[in-house]
Amino acid sequence: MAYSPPGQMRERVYRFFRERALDGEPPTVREVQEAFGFRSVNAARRHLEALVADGRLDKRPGRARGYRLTGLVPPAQQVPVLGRVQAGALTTAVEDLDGYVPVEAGVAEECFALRVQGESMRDAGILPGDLVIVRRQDTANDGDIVVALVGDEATVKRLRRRQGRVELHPENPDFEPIVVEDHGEFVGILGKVIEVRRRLV
Amino acid sequence: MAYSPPGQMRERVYRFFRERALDGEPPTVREVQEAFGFRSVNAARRHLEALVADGRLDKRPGRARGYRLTGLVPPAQQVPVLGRVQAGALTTAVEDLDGYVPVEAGVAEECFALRVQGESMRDAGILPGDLVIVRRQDTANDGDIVVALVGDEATVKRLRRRQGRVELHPENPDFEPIVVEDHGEFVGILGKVIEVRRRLV
DNA sequence: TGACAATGTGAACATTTGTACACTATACTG
DNA sequence: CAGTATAGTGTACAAATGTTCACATTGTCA
Repeated sequence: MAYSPPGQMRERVYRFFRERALDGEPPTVREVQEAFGFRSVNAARRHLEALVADGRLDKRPGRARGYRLTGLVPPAQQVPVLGRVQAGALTTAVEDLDGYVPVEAGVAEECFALRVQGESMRDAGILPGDLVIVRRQDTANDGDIVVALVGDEATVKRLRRRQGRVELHPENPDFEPIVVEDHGEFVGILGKVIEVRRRLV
Repeated sequence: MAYSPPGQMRERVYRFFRERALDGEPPTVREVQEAFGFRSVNAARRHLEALVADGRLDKRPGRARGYRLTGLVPPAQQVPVLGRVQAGALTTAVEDLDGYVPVEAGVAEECFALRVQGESMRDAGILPGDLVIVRRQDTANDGDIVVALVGDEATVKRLRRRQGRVELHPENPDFEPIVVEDHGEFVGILGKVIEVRRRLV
């Protein structure tokens, strides 16, 4: 095999190893060898050992498939994406399941995801079509971005507490704040938005 | 070892195996043997083979640590979060790893994540501190949002092709487009932004 | 109770996989 | 341009690990 500039092949080996390890199957020395076409096992092994010495890989000496990624790869959990959210969604069963999205475990407890409709939160960088990850809770602090049920419709707004009143503020001058007292309709907080995601195809 | 009622020990073996596998390290036949105090490797092996026959485990015959969980075709894959991105990031440079984030399986091939700095893409809803998921590729189409290396710095911009020229457009009137010819510096495309994420604590 | 299948023991064997050592080739630096 | 650290080759060995075969033990059920 052609000789590579120092460090360059090491990087490629590391990325190959990481790809495979994140797929759940850390490669063996010989699998690395074959992947890069080394004629000697030792070429692959040298790179792996160097990566261990650099602290970029871990290993259990002697064990088969003993090389590992360093650090913790946080386990992921799936969170349901709800199509529509209707009154009573706090307690009743999931209405309209629209798939799942992965979230880091730990924050996934009591969460659901929701697709954003409308431009009312545009200036907060929340656009139509975005997916918001929501932690279920029925109260929220001033300044939190929440999903609230206004009448029959779930809406994403920033919650403001003003002199004891609760207001739902859009982040777009074209829209008006919703003040709870002004409103005959039921207003309930479904949860707090903890993450915003946008797919760009 | 005491003889167990049929199927009972099998269940315990499965749970043990699953625990270890979810930890990222599926046990070997002998590790199962030791965990349960079998005096023979074969006792452990029988259970594992039976679990495979039941479709509860998978295996690659002959390979070390070849038994795997089935069904758990993980719907999520982990993608590395890179701290700084340097010149040569596509192949040469040593990455500055900053953890992992879960991404829907299927899109995770050849991807990495990057934290956004600066306000230049504000009007596209990409804010400082956001995490962009990037698919590595060295070309992109007109209109794609890309991560490009301008001089020594990685930057997120919208790519425009104008009369054969490549331009990098911000989405914020306070910033100026970068036209490649105007620039003595090296401009290279690292990849295309396929997702934007923002954590709201 | 007796047959039979499932469970467990024991001892090998074959393959996979990590490890070691001696040597050659190339890239980088002063 | 010389020297040295890094990269790669070739070969062999040892430990880890999966596999196989023969036999003993026990639970289950007709």
